[in-house]
Amino acid sequence: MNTREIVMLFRQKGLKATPQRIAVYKFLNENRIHPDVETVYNQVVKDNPSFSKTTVYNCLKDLSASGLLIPVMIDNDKIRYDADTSFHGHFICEKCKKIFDFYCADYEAKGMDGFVINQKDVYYSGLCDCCNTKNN
Amino acid sequence: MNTREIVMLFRQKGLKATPQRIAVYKFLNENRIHPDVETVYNQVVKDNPSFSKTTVYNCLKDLSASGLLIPVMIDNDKIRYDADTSFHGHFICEKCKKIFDFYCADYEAKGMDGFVINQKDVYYSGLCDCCNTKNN
DNA sequence: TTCATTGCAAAAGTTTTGCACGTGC
DNA sequence: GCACGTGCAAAACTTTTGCAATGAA
Repeated sequence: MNTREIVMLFRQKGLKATPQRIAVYKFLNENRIHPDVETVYNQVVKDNPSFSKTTVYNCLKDLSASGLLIPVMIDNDKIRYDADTSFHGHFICEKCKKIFDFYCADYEAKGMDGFVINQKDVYYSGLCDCCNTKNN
Repeated sequence: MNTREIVMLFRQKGLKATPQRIAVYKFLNENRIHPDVETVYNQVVKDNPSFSKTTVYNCLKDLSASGLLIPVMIDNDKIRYDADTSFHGHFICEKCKKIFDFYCADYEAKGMDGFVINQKDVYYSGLCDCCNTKNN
């Protein structure tokens, strides 16, 4: 997705297309690594030394509020973000802390009559195949 | 569950039965409100003024590590705890922040060969029936 | 007695806030 | 031009840590 397409996407969502937001979204969209704020900041600041961490926080929050990013709160100590907004599960390895996407069928929750469900998060945790094989 | 039963349960898990742990577990077991640390502390300290918040943190962590409690990390800004350790989903209302249990079939994860899954959390969010009806 | 647990204070870490300045549209 | 977004510093918050004192087994 190039810059022009991102600008148009932002406009559709009523978001002003600032260089900060574009850089943050582009990084998330091209790097499906579920980065935390620190990681996003460290990456975008390389090419844009004037960017501040507060703004990265703001961008991530605004893009999430507009449905362009999903906050992944699988690891309690920090928020991660995902540009893949389709329904899928997240697995976190307790040892290496890496996050893996997995696919699972969606279905209806029971006993939720009258409830409005805006977001469904499926979080699994354990050991990834790599850490499990090393078994240490 | 009375105190004697809780003491036996702790012994089975290899946990020393301190008054602090007993009070914390009893509160969680009798009040299925998914309380955060602050709420647990405020309650148990009423009957035990000497209890400290650090110890409540320790107790909740130890009881979780032993499988007696499930940490519910649906709201990113604080950890909640649940004494119902059977598989079920959690719904948080974005408006009133209340948490509701719901029952759902297990999500079958695809492409997880070689992974060890220790914990499965299903978190939904939106508006509860009460807040939705008021629609304000 | 012994070693895990407790409690206090201080530290660590992420996220939020206030406000002047800058900028997209 | 105007409203919104940015950036800096400081504040707010939850959670963790270090360590001496206490207490369960």
